[in-house]
Amino acid sequence: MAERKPLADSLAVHDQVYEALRQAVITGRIAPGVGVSLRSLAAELGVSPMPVRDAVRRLVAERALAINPANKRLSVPSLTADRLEQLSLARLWIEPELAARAAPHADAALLKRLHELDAAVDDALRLGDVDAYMTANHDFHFALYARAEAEVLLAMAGGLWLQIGPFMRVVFGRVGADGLVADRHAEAMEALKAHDAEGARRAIAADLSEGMDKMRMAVEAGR
Amino acid sequence: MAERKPLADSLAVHDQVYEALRQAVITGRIAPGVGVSLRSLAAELGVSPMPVRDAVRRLVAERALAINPANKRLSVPSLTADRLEQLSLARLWIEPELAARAAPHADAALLKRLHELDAAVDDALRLGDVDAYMTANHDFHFALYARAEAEVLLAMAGGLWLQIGPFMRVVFGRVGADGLVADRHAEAMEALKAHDAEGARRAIAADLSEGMDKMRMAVEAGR
DNA sequence: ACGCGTGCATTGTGATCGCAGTTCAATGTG
DNA sequence: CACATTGAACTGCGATCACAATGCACGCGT
Repeated sequence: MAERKPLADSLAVHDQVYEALRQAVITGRIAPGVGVSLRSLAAELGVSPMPVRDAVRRLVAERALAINPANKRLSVPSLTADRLEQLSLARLWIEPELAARAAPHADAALLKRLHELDAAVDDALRLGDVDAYMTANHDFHFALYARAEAEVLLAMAGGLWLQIGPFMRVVFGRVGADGLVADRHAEAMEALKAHDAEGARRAIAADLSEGMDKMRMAVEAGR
Repeated sequence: MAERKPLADSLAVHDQVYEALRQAVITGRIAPGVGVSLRSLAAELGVSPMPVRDAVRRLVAERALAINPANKRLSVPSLTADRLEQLSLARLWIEPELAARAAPHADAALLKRLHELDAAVDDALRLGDVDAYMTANHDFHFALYARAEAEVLLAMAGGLWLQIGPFMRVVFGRVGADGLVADRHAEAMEALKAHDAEGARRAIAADLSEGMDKMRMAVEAGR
C-alpha cells in the first residue's frame, strides 16, 4: 500500500502511474520474477486499472516489464548474465557517444548542475542511501546526455537504464554501497570543461565499465 | 473503412492492431506529420477504440509514433536529417554486431531460408513492388539476426527498423526502386556459410551503409 | 465582403462492466 | 491420510459510457 490520492498535479494519470512503476522497477521494489496484477497495482496506487494498463503497456514495450505469453501475467525480467552482457555492451557504445556529443555544448550552467548532482551522489554513498544514490547517479548522467542534442540516442539510453535498474539494486544487495565509491564523474567534468569530446567519452566509458563489472560480479556471485 | 471481421486468428486483438499499424507506419501508408485519431483508426480496422489505444501506446513507446504534447494528437514522426543520422549510427553499430553473433550458429536451414528471402528481395526489386521488397528485406535481416541469440540487441534492432521505416519509403518515392539493386546479401551469406563472423559483420555493415546513404540523399533532396 | 466569436462535433482519458480463461484452495472421496 | 475434483475468486481483454478539452466551421456583426 502506498499513495491514496491521485496526486492531481497537472500530468495525466497514466503518466504518473508510469513514473511510479518506473521507479518501483528501477529501485527493485518489484522483485524480479514474481507476478503482479493490474488490479493490485491499481488498488495500491489508488487509481482505476485503466491508466495502469496504459503504463504497463509502455513499460512492456520498453522491456522494463515482461509478460508471460501463456499466463499473460507480468513480472520484472529476471536478471541473467546474458541480459547483463548485452545491456552492458549497448550502454558502453551509446552513452560515451552521448557524452562526446554533449561536450561541445557544455556550459557553466551544465557544469554547475553536474557538480551539484555529483555531490548528491557522494552524499548518498556516504550515507548508504541506495535510492538517493540511484536517483542522483541517473540524474547526473542524463543531465549530461540531454545536452548531446541527440533525441533518438537519448531515448535509447533511457530505455537501457530502465532495463539495467534491477541489476543495480542487486549490486547493493550483495556487495553493499561501499563497492561503488570510485566514480569517474570528476574526470568527466574536467573533460567537459575543456570541451574535450574524446576525454568525456573515455571518462564515461570508464565509469560505466567499472559499474558494470561490479554488477557482473554480483550477478555471478548470486548464481 | 476496410476490414469488418476481427480476424479471429489466435492472437489478441490489440496485437493484430499493433501489427496492422506497424505495417502502416513502415510502408508509409500513414504520411509523416498528419494527425490521426484513435477512433478513426478503430473504425478503419473494425474494432473498438480500446485495443487501438493499447497498440498506439506501444508504438509511441517504441517511437514509431509521436504524440504532440499539446494536442495529444498523434502522428508519424517527421523525417529529419538529424533523426536519420542518429538512426543510421545506431543501426551501423547494432546490426553488424548481430550478424557477427549469428555467424557461429548459421546452419543449412538458415542459409536455405536466407537464400529464399534474398530471392524474394530480388524479385520484388525486379517488379518494383515496394511493399514486397520491404517485407522481404526485413525478413532477410531478422531471420539472420534472430540466430544471434541476443534478445536484448534484437529488440533494439527491431525498434530501429520501425523508426527507419518511413525513411525507406521516401527512398522509393524519390529515386525509385532501381536505386537499391545492389545489396550485400550474397556477400553476407558467403561469410555465414564459412562461419566467418567478421566477414558477416562487414557485409551487413556495407549493406546498411549503402542503404542509409541512399536514404540520406533522398531526404536531402526532399528538403 | 471580411473578420471574429460562438456552438457543435470530435478528440483523448478514465471508470465501469461483462466475459472467458486461469489459479488456487478447500472440499469430498478413495 | 493422500489425492483428485470442483468451485469461487481473480486475471487480462475488450466494449461502452461519461467528461473535459480541443479544433473546426458556420454564422453573425460591422
